[in-house]
Amino acid sequence: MAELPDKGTAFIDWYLAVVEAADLTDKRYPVKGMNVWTTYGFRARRNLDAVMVREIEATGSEAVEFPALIPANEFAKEKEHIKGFDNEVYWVTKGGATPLDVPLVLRPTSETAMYPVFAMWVRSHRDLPLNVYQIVNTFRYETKTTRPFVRVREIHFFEEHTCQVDEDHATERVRSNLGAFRRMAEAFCLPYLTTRRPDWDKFAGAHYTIAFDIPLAGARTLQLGSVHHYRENFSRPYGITYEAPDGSQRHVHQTTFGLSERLLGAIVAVHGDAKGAVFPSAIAPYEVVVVPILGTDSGPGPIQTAEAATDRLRRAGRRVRLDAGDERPGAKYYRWELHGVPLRLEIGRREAEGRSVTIVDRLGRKGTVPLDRLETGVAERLADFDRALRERARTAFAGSVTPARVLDDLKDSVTVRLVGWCGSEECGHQIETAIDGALLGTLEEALPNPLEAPTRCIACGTSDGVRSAIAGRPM
RNA sequence: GGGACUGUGGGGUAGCUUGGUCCAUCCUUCGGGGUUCGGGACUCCGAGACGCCAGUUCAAAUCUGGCCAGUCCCA
Repeated sequence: MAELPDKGTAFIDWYLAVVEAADLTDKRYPVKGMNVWTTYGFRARRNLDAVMVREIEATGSEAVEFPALIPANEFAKEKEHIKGFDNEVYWVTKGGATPLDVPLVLRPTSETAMYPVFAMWVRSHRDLPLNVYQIVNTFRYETKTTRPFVRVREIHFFEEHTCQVDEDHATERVRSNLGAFRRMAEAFCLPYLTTRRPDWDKFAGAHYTIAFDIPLAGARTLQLGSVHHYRENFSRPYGITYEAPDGSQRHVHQTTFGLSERLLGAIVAVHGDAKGAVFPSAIAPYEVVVVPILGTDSGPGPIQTAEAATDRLRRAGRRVRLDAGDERPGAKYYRWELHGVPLRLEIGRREAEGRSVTIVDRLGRKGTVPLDRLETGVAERLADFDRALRERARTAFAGSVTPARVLDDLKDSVTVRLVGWCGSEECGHQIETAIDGALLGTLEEALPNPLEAPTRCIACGTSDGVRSAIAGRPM
């Protein structure tokens, strides 16, 4: 089997090799930016969705699903929004051979599909808050190079849309979303940055945008998702109003929360190593792979013990794969490491006779669990694996964000930088020019590894109103 | 949006400059047999490709044009 490219020096090549060799996607589908979800990749995606659903529903959101096609006139109602997406939407202009009177947009996101309907759903303050989400595919005509999971044209998209009685309640919803994402990221074992985007980089139509990013090697950053506060920017053009207790008609304040399969790309990018993918247990297509070690003289013990162990773990709700194929154990070890399975159970004659299994995690830590407490032993090992993975990611994160004091410092950044910023657009652009990237925004939540807060703007030197900001080079 | 380059079995490749020696090379993969099996086994047999459509030519993987797909650079 071929060696993987080096993650440190050829990151993109490494990433592409891993997602392909680990059978997460088939990118041979002949349309740019549209890849096939393989059985293994689909398992990971389903687990990812399950975490998102669990956490968002815990905050009082309910699932809905809106159609994929949006009439052009509805799409065009909010001026900034249409401007932001005009160049990257797919149009449906014919039904069969008949040109459509009103062309249809294939949703790039669903504000303009949902909000005309929200206007009908929301009548009274008693209908609020309206918190709904959907997980659907959206389409954006990306012109840049597409990459599996990270930049695609057909996006597996999670989007929550809410209507609140006023600005403060919408702000609260934004906070709630930040909390939900924090709990999701805990399951993904991913440390991340939370920043408020500069005005020139906020979502099309938003009052403000808070985004989650992860730092990668070479000052690169990858956006994982975002939360937007829309104020009344959409409720006015779409006429989403309610009758308040005092009898007045008011516009709702809206928020959205968006995530995508890019999270899967981030998980591969952050946790993966020289041996391939590494999945946190919540996402892993299989949490455990059982490898019986068979020999001519081993008798039926190993295979029977392995089958029994697999069966017991399944009954305990674990995702388990028994690999009883006719290969040498070493070949199986390499394959399942490449596929990122957290735990491997080895069961040979020694284990079958000793009533215990050898258990090795994806970080290479080896141990033994007695068969009579297999279920709890595996559960403990998985929790311990997640802890270690989280710790490893946090250490890498700490080395990927460093402070910079002067503009010149930014030029040859090999990490994402923490800088002081006075908030002016002019200084912001100077920072972006200096790092040859972007000012992601001001820190909205503390870094996982707190750094000393800057006291002066890195561009103009003022100490008035200086905030901690993050600069990097978005992928 | 502008420019450059690339396309050969499932994956990676040789061949293309100078058309013929190519019913296309090698590695890997896949199917079957046998010996194996505690970190990528060996062996035997078999399967599988010139992106698509035109054109030039006695002859096209090789030259020309269009299309499709991909990569990179610049805005």
